[in-house]
Parts: sequence; C-alpha cells; structure tokens
Amino acid sequence: MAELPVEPVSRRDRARADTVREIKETARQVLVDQGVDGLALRAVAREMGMTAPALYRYFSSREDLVENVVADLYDELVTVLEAARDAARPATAPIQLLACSREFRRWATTHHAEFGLLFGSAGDGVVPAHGMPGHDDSPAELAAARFGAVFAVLVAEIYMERRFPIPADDEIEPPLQEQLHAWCAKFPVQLPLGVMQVFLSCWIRLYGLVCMEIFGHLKFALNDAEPMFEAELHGLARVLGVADAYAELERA
Amino acid sequence: MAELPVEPVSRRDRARADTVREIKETARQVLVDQGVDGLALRAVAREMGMTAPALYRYFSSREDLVENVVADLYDELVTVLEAARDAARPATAPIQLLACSREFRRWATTHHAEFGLLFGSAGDGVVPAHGMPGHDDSPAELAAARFGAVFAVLVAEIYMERRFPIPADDEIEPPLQEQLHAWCAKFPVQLPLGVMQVFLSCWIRLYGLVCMEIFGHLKFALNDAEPMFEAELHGLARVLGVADAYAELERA
DNA sequence: ATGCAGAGTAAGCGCCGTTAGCTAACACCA
DNA sequence: TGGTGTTAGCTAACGGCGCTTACTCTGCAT
Repeated sequence: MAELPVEPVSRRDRARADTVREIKETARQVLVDQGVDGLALRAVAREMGMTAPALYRYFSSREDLVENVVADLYDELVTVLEAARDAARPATAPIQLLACSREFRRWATTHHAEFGLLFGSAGDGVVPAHGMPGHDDSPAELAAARFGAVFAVLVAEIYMERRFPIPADDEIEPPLQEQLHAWCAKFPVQLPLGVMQVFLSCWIRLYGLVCMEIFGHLKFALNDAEPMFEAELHGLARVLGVADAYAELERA
Repeated sequence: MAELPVEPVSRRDRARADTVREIKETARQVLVDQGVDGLALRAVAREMGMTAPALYRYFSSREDLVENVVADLYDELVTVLEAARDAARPATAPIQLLACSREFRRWATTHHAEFGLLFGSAGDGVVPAHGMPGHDDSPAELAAARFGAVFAVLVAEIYMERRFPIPADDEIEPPLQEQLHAWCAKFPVQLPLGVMQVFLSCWIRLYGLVCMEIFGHLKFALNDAEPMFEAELHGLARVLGVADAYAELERA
C-alpha cells in the first residue's frame, strides 16, 4: 500500500495528489458556507464542478473525506499555534502560553464552522476517543494529540521553571489520582499528578470558555467574550504563578 | 386567539392536550434512541403509529416541535435542580449550590441525548440568543432563563451572606465592566460587578467541564470525569469562600 | 496497442419537510 | 333525532436531499 521508495511521483501521482488537495479544500469551503450539516459529498462535488461518484476515486466514503478534513484542520490549527508561540517575545514559556491561548481563541472566532467541526458536539464519532483501547492511529487522532501537546508542553515548562503551587499526591482523591497517573504515563516526561490536575483545570477554563463563546452559550451574559477571556487569562496566570510576567508584558 | 375563560376545556381540548403531550414524549424518545440528528417529524410519527402530516395539526413545523421539546427539557431540568436544592441538608446556600451542581452533572450524564439538544453545538438557532434585541419570549427562552437563575440566585445568596473575595470595579477592565453592568441590569437585585465576574468564571468551569465530559472532549485525559468534577467543586468552593462548609459536610 | 485511471451517467435506496385533498368521527344545536 | 360544522387522521404527492454502486466512455501512459 504505502510507497516508501525515493521518487514514486509519477505524473499521475502528482495530478492525483492535486485533486485530493482540491477536494479537501473545496470540502472546507462547503463547510464554511453551508455549516457542518451541509458538508455533503454531493455538495463538495457540485462546488468543484464534479459529480459525487467521482469523489469515490479519492475517498472511500463521506466519512473518510470528513476525517481527512478534520485532520487537515487540526494540522492548520497546530501550525498557527506553533507560529504564535514561536513569534512571542519575550520567548518565555508564560508569554508563549499567553500567545497560544489568544491565538486559539482568535482562530476559533475567525473559523467558526471549522471550529464547530473539530470541537462541536456533532463530532461524536468523528474523533472517536483515542482513549482506552488500542489507541487509534487515524490522522485526525495524531493531529489532535499534537494540538493538545502544544499547551501541555508549555504548562510543563512553566512548572519546571517556576514551580507553581499544586496539590500534593495525597491531597488528590484516589480515583482521580489513578486516572491522572494513567494519563501521565502516556507522556515521555513524568510530572507530579498535581501538575496534571492543574493543567486540566486550566484547560477546562480556557477551552470551555472558547467553546461556550463560539457555540453561543455565553450570549446570556456577554455579547463579546473577549474581555472576559482576557480576565480569565489573568486568572489562569495567577494559578500558574506567572501573573508577574503578564503584568510586565502589559507595562510595555 | 387565546382563551382566558375559566373552563374552556372541552372534551376535544383535553384529547388534544393529551396528543400534544404524547407527541412531545415520543419526540423525546426518538431523540434518545436516534440522537439529535434523528429527531425528524417522520420518525416521531412512525414511533407513535401516526403519519407525519398528522403532526401538523399540532405543530406548525418541525422546528416548532423541537422548540417545544427543548422547553420541556429545560423545565424538567429546572424541576430536578430545584428538587435537589430543596432536599439539600443543611439547607444553606453553599450546600444547595453543591447539590445543584452535582445534580446538573448527574442529569447530563444520565440524559446524554437531551443534554446534547439543549447544550450542544447543533443548538445554534434552536435557542437563538435572548440577547440584544427585543428579548425573545419563546417558551424555550424563558425556561433557559429559569435554569440559569437557579445557580445565579444561589451564588448571590452566598455572596450576601459571606462576602467572598471579588475584584473591585476599577480592577475590571472597562469593556468587561460595561458588559457585566448591562447583564447585571437584567436582574432585580443589583450586585457588585465583581460578583458577576466570579459567577461567570465559576459557571464556565462547572458548565464547561460537564459539556466537555458529555461531548467526549475529556477522554484524552480521563475516562471517568466524576473525580475531576468533585475536585473542581472543591476548587469552586474555595473561590466562593465556602470550602469550610463543604469540608464540614464531608466530615459527616 | 493495450490497459488502467479518471470521469461521467444512470440508477437504487433511503430519508426529509411539507401541502393538498379526502373521509370518518366527533361536538353541538335545532 | 338529524343536520352541520369542526377536527383528526389518512393517503398521495411534490420536491428535495443524501450515500453509494454499477456500468460506460475517454484519454493518457506504457
């Protein structure tokens, strides 16, 4: 199936790759125009002046196509996050985390439909679990993992450098301890369980807020969530013991 | 149009009310069995041995039916929350808030599909906004407001009684201040803006965590979110200055 | 010249929401 | 009691949409 040889790129192969790319790009356009529910094979085919059956030359099913689009979107998101991280000055972990957080929200607000596909409730099944069983190796899975890692690595760095306050292992209830331990085991670097818990808590606040904003579950109180987002970032900075770094940045 | 007279309940009216109830209940069953996407007029009709067009005698469109189901679900959720609140012992605000929070998660975990309809990303449009323009008076709106009020009232009570730490008005960035002020104005009792902010922050943590759990966005780290939920509740208790009350409860 | 990949057409299968028109049962009043 | 209007349900039908398979044609590459 997979070709490793140096130059298997025949003329045909390149054409095929181009078509695959075009299909995925068109699918994304349809996603943006018609919403998650409108992301249909026929719609994609229509949009690019092809017929639906022709797409089966490139994707085995609609689900296959969607999964590939999801993977691409994760890739793009990760790229954007990493770019924001690498462009942050000063290039310290706290400031990089700040930059990534803001960029995450920025991407979400400017890519409503794509965000909905990646993180919406309709995604039940698209990105199945990558949990307990033999970890799924689908491209979407891998990309999602890379996405999470961006934030996880930064928080880990912050902890290594500045040791923010965390609960001791024996202050964590055993059932949670156990799960955190299992999760922790998936990483190359082992961290105290308390760090994992604090990271999760922060992640919930960050990610939860962005999801709520994008999906309209914050409209009952706010019409623009950005100020609240910034306020939460300050709160998170305090939790991670880097409020000083943020304050310093703002002075400039 | 609307009949106010004392007893307009003819035989027919009762039969009609029964049918309406049956339709909504069946719709809910379909929702549970088939998921949010499977909630179709025809499916409901099939399930109750009727034909789809007949449903138009009772609901003007599919959307109308769904909206009514949503309103019913909110009502049920509110009822359940209020029951949990009123059954909490000791009947103090902190303990009642704890009970409501747990009941909220419990309902969510035991009513996956219903929760998805109420709070999922597909809900874009079902519960439009009740924001800026003439506030929507749809039944779903009102029920949703009652839902939010359960938590808001308890936090307000806690603040009145124990004054947890809040940011002063001038510590809040002006844009956020403004929005909190506008939101606050919708309530009968005026509270400091800092209370509104802290409430929002807590709400994001609570609601965000439950949403993430239900929609599978926490599986990357936890396979059972309950311990983390409890840990977050402890964190929230600390924020609201009621950690002592919780600790005392646990000693029993 | 042969063969294979890419595209198209046709078709099958199913689903959806909705409207129109009919019949049968019911409620009500003379 | 009988007639009349109203209601509830049905069938049929319209006009869509979707995913997918089978078959055919075209044209490039070997």
